[in-house]
Amino acid sequence: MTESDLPEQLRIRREKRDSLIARGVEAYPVQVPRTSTLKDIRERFKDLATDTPSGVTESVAGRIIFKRDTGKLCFAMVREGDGTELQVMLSLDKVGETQLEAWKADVDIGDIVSVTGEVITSKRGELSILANSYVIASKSLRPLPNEHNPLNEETRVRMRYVDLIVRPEARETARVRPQVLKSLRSTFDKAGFIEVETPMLQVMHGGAAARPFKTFSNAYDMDLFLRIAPELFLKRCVVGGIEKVFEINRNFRNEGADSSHSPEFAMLEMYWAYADWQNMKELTRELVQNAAMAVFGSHKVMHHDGRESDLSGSWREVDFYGAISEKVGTEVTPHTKFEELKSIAHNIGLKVDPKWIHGKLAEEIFEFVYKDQLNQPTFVMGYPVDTSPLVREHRERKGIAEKWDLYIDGFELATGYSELIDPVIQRERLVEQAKLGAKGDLEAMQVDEDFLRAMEHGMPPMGGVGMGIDRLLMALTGLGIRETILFPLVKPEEH
RNA sequence: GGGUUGUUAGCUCAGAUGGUAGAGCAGGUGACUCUUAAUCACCGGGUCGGCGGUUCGAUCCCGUCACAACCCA
Repeated sequence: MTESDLPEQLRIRREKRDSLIARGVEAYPVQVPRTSTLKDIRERFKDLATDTPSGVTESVAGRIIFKRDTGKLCFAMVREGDGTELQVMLSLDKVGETQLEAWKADVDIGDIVSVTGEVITSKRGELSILANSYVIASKSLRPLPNEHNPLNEETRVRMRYVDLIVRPEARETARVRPQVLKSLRSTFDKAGFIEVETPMLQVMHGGAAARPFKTFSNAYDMDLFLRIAPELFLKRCVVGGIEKVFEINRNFRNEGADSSHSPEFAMLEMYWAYADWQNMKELTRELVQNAAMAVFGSHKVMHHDGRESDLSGSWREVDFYGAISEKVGTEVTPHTKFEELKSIAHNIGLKVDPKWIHGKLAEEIFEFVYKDQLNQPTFVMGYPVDTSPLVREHRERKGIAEKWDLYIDGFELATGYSELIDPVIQRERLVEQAKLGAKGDLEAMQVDEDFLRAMEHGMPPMGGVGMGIDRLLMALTGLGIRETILFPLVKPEEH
């Protein structure tokens, strides 16, 4: 695109840049004066009375988000990255006619500037820098969107850099995420857990029921998978004696994307030798509550829409088969005949996929009848064993796994287990998975011989948990998944 | 994968039995030494998502493609 083809506002800004450079004024200097942050000045001078000079001179830098040029006294609002704003004023008698006219002609909303002058308050009481001089720190060639109409959701996602400039919630969310991660790591550290990093590129895919992304290694001349879960490697760590281990990292699942699913997502997994599903339940609650406390100073978190979510205290527990039985009005167990289960599904209006096995059907019935009751934090206890190939069977209840799912706000936040540690049963389960895979189940796991070899060396009894980090952010903030991820995957725009 | 809806100025959005499109903010010129969605005057800015078709004429009707949102599987 040639310069003359550009939209008017883009062309004019390019011309301003050219003009600056032609006059020997740097539009993109290597450094500009900055002696104080805006935030620091706001704190230091918060008590300065209206229409008062402070006698203190500082240099500040920020992006212009508001500009008002009048005849001999110009105003602008500058904003720094955390959203702190401060007014700058340029008066004819301080900067002189040449600088004032240059300010009016060269500087636009969106430009980053450095302003040096005395900290004062205006006649209207606005804390300000009364400029002695200014320099452009970076000339912006594109106008900012107007501040008074929110960007549409797609533009926010595609141009997150603009979203971060103009929308307070975007800035907050970007800063809440690291606070949460820091809190999780701190809770783990206090409990004696060790953080590890395990392979993202895997020869076998396993550890979860999901379709993987496939890729290819030139050096090894072989297919590789982007991991769908770190589970099998973290369990190898426990075999090796890292008794309390966790990993926070990205998983990749080649599946549909919607408001609560992203093809790449951050996952926390933790394994704890000699613990069981009940211990993992308590640890999980502690992790979530500590994160809420770290971010909001309370176990009751306030969402942007004003809704309060109460994560305090101990959380409700619901028995999986008990909940189904109560809702459908007849006792349902892992031993309920498959045909009877199907007719229950039919009666409640659930369409049954012929590929579903007994446990899968029970899970679908559960979601169908109980999902709207899972807004308050709830552990759903005792899932079917036949859908959980890496989990051990309940110590007393046959057909049920020592597995819970944690629901908050109606979505699944985490899942925890007493892990299967018998290598012979594990091999049977993986062989069964591989058969499903051979029959065309794209989500089935493969038989990971090295993982089985690790188990055959003796894996201690242990509990494990997987928790979606993006979903934890959702639970804490009430936002959709695409808001909690800075740069969610989007298809490229056409040009 | 199927269905529905959407795509118009830099941004947010209107709009028209089919007859070359408007607003607010933003932008340009001028006025203003206390503005803070300032005010006043004047002015510019659009391949109405892409490509085909119907038509004297399409941004509007039809088809198709791209992207997006919602619903269903």
